[in-house]
Amino acid sequence: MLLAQMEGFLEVARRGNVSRAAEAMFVTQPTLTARLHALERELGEPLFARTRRGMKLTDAGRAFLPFAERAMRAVRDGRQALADARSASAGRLVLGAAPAVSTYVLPALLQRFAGAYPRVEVAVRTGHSEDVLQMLLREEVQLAMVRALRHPDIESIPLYEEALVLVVPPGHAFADRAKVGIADVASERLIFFDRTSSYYELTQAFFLSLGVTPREVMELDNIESAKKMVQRRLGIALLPRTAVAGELAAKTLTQVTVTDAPAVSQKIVVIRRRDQGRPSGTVAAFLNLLRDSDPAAVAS
Amino acid sequence: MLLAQMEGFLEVARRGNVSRAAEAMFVTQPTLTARLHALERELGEPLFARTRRGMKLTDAGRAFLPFAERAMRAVRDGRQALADARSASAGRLVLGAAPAVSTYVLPALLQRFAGAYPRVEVAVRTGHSEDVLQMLLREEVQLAMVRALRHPDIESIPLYEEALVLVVPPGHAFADRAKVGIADVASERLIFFDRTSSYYELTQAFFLSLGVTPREVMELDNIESAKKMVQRRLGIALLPRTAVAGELAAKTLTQVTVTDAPAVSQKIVVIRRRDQGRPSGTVAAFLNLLRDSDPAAVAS
DNA sequence: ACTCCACGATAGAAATCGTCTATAGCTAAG
DNA sequence: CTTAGCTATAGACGATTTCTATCGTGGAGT
Repeated sequence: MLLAQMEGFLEVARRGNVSRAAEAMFVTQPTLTARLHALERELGEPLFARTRRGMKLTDAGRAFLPFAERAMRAVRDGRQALADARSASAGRLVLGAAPAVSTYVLPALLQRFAGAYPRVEVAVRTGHSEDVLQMLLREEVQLAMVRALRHPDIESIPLYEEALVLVVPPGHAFADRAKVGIADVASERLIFFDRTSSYYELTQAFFLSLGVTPREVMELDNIESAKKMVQRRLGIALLPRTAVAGELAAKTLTQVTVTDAPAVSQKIVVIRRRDQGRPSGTVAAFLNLLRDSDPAAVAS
Repeated sequence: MLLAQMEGFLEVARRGNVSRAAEAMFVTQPTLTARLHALERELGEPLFARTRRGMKLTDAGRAFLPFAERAMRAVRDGRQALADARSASAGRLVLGAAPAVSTYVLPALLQRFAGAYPRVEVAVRTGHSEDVLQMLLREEVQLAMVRALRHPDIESIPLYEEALVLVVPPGHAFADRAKVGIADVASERLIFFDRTSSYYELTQAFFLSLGVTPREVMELDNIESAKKMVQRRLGIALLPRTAVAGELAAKTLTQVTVTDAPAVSQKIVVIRRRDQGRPSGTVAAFLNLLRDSDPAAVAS
């Protein structure tokens, strides 16, 4: 059964005239007549009574009419939904993000995204990178922004490199020193955040690789608390640059460069299931926005 | 766009596997693949991501899915509605009827009809034959049972001949007489009903044709009242046989035959618009019921 | 009463489209 | 390194659709 048959049925029902309806549908009258006949044959029931002055619905036709209308409307709405999805002018976007991304990078990105695509619903699920990966594999999220990791079923697009920077409170002895060595750092009290996070291991590994054992350690489970601790002069910390951008600008924290240690950083990527085909709709829109932005720069 | 394409889309979406879906739909796999491609081309968007282990919906496919389902459901329901209409197992039937038919003949018919087609809604609109004809022409009713009349746009099927019979109260002088002549009748007080009805003119014409002027006349606007009047011995009346069948059987009224006057009767027909095609569904069902019944006999 | 007009139905030819069988191409698993 | 399981593709055949041209039929207008 062709949709064109239903469309013809509706058009003829509306106008009560095959020739006129055919013209409106840009086909010839015999074509439309054939469509109606085919539809009637398939349904096994005359839909129209042929009169001298045109076509009148039979009872059967009247009974069928609302369903034909509903079907056509469904198809039309479906096309519209696809068009909306294509232009990302509507739809839904479910993102996963690692905590630091979720807190310090996503807000600005989402603000821009929401401005560009106001009718898209956005949901964010935050978790450690590995957990977010699992969400992605279970298709609970469509896209995720996490630290670089590999898995056969996902593909990654590099987003930015997130440096871990050493921050001290303003007025701290390090703040004025031209050079701070790793040995100096080791004598300070260090504040870490989130033992379960990859940041923790990364940071520990950094010190161990330099043969340094952090003197005294305080652990928090989130970055915000860690920043507060530093500001209250309870220690110094190695924190993601995006997480302290605001404080550095406001000079409520001061960045110190360690001269005799390599820079520590982590690659942040956006990941996606490999089996989803080319990105489309809201996903494509968000990826475009990422491509056009410098995510590290938008952190606030 | 073919409905088969939508159906294929849904089936493949459900099973995630073209070959399996094709088998379930009794077509070959390349056929189904072609349908999907055609649908995707028409919608301008891939609906599926092709993976090693089958087909997975893309976001676009997911967006389109509910609409495809809705469309298919509409078509399926439409077919069902037609099947119901064909078997008259559901639907609506709007009848017009002249008052005497509506009151004395229809109830028994509708009882039988409702028994046979319990899911059909029935509506009756009562009026004088001419008014009911207008309703039919305006398509406010699908079928009407009225006295025979002609109009170019309608066709009639004879139903029964309704005799007007002379009724007197039990114990009336006429009741025992073997022969009652028209002259005897003229000396009685006569009761008529409904001056605006055709019965009235018919009855008047009957007497006038015999050169008799009814002696004294009482007019009611409905048959029930006229019967009551006769029973209260206020006069005698010429009433439709179907309207007095019950009273005659219960012997609360007595029929008298006038020997020297022709029988007066009216043809009752069922009428239908000529431009509605062959009767179908509930209309056909009711016509069949009429054909299989003797409407005059069912009057109670 | 006659013609003309407007309507849907039909015929036949040409093109398009859908379906089939057979096979290719690819990946994952054994 | 083969095999199994998946979808995509090729090519042929046949059904279906569409077109142009024409018919048949009632109703409206003269």
